[in-house]
Amino acid sequence: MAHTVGIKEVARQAGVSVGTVSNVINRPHMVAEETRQRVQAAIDELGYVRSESARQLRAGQSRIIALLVLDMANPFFVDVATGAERVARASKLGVMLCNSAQSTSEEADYLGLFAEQRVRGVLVTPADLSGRSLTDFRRHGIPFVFVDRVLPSAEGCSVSVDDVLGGTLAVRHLLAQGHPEVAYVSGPMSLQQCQDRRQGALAALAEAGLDESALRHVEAARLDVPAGREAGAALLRMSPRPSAVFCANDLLALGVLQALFAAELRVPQDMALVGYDDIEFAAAAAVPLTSVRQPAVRMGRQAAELLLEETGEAAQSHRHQRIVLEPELVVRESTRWTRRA
Amino acid sequence: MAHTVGIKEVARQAGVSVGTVSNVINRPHMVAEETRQRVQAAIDELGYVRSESARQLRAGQSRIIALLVLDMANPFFVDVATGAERVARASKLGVMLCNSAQSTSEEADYLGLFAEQRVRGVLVTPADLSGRSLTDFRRHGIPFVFVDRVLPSAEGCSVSVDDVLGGTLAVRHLLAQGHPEVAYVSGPMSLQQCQDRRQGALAALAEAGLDESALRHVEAARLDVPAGREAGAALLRMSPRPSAVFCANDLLALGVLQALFAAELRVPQDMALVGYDDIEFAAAAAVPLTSVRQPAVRMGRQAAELLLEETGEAAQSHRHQRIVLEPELVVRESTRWTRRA
DNA sequence: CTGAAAGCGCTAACAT
DNA sequence: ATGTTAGCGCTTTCAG
Repeated sequence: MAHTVGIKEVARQAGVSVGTVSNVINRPHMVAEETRQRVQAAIDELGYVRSESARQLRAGQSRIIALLVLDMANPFFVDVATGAERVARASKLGVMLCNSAQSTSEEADYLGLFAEQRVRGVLVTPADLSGRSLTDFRRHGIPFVFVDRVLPSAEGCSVSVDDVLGGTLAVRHLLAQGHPEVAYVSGPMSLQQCQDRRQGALAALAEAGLDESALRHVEAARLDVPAGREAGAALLRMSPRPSAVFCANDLLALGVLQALFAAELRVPQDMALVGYDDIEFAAAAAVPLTSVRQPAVRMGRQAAELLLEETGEAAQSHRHQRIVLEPELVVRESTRWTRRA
Repeated sequence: MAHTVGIKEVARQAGVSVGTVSNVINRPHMVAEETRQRVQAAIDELGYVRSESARQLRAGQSRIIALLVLDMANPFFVDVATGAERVARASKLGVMLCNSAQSTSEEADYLGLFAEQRVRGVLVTPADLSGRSLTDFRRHGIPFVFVDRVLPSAEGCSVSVDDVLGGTLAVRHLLAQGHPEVAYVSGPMSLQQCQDRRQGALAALAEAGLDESALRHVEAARLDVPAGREAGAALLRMSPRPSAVFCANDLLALGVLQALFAAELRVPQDMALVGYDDIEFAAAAAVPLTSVRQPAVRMGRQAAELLLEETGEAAQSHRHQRIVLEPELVVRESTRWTRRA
């Protein structure tokens, strides 16, 4: 690699001082037009690019915000990332997108990396429910916003979706179709949202005068398609076989769908299916999936806005808040069938 | 934010010099055990975290590699990212994942950002075919590897998949099923791979003694599901309606599938469909999709390895290479039907 | 084995 | 309007 050209060389080439070059870059209006042009010419000729690291070192913080998600293979998080990135780039900030893959150690690693980078702030969907890694992280004084999780304490902002409501919408719909009971295919119950969605399901059951025993439970090891296939197999082994299933996310539902197809069962006639997230592929599934839609892009956007507010000029006037958005049920073929009693 | 604790404070607290603290961090073996412990204690107590920016400033380059993809919403690229990330993290490097969204200006912006960050190297699937933004970027002397594209010049490495072969596999299969002609749903023809896949399709036609006129052409504006829906509608307006369709990627195929379903056509009886990429959702589609599988994770891995080789210790022994991987046809329901002449 | 000091490239006072 | 200069926090000679 050729020698890196710095501000100093540009200054010499243009016959000015380094301070002037800096001014041309950061406060162009404060410098005489003629000088500005000369400096700009030198910059172009030498191919000068300012060093972010030097800049950061002086500033004490970087121009990057980090986004740490649970699963990049889940389109839901891609949407969240899209929303966040849009906001960040509008403020000339870069986004470092990372995937903890639901591993607490990966999460801790990344958090450590962010601290070393002195990132401006981090948007995170924590994998570590104990809050251990986050508690450690808080020491560094780097602001963070929880995404898709409610922050338990008052130490920061969070943007989430009402998962209890989502569960209720799903199961209420299923019961309205005439199903006498429902199975819940959960992800790991260590995930708050899996608990909440179950909670919501129970609430819907209660509305219908049913108790907890009307909710069969299958817990998948992960929130992805293969785990869904396994859950589907488990569903098929149940007796009596459930006629309606609510899945903790669409990936799981897609997996269940595959298992049902492999067993030559029809959806929704033999089994009605509701997913969660309403990812793009839900509508493209073997049987278009009824799903609980989450305002993912909006969540990413709001989270980033909250973070910028906390790290920006008006930081002092910032009040931590917990924003809770509402999900919405999107009915499609996978439940469109009225069961006869 | 509390005052940032630096190496200096740690040194004072431990009663040693800054140089010693640095040694404890970077070359622990070179320091007396007793001293090491004392310093470590100070580090823990003060919650010291080393500043990457200061470190980089000295080193002249960062510990981050950038990955710039065309479309984060495409699971194919998520797989590529997974492969690359795995390699990077094994070498204690961070990955900055960015999405050019097929926009040349976004791409140029990101490339500029990478240059400022002095990233260790970049893996890129270029959106700008003219090579303009990359030519500009090359000045900075930052190594890069093309992913899913062949690098035209000998200025760097590339890892790609043989798209011509992929197109041939797809269309050869369709012809073998008895279809007398084939439609090709392309993405933007400005994309090399869309051209190559078409090329491959033509080759398969030629094998069967057919010429270019046997390939109907629909060009979608983007490589995503909505564009596929539009392409599907275009297919339906054709007369005679094609009986076999090869799509430039799975997202497009999924969109076409939706359009066919909306029109109550059956796949493969009324129209056979082949996709490309074999994303996870291809198998979960309304009709499981025959698709050309790309070794995406492997591509990401190899690209990262090439980059590390070029930026690592053995940099001098590095020879630029163009690795071309082979795709593979995965046959599923969407073409599983023998047409009678 | 440990300490002292130079400087990486930049910005922001301050001085002219 | 422009020049000079002091660090930001760290690594790395070079002495001791």
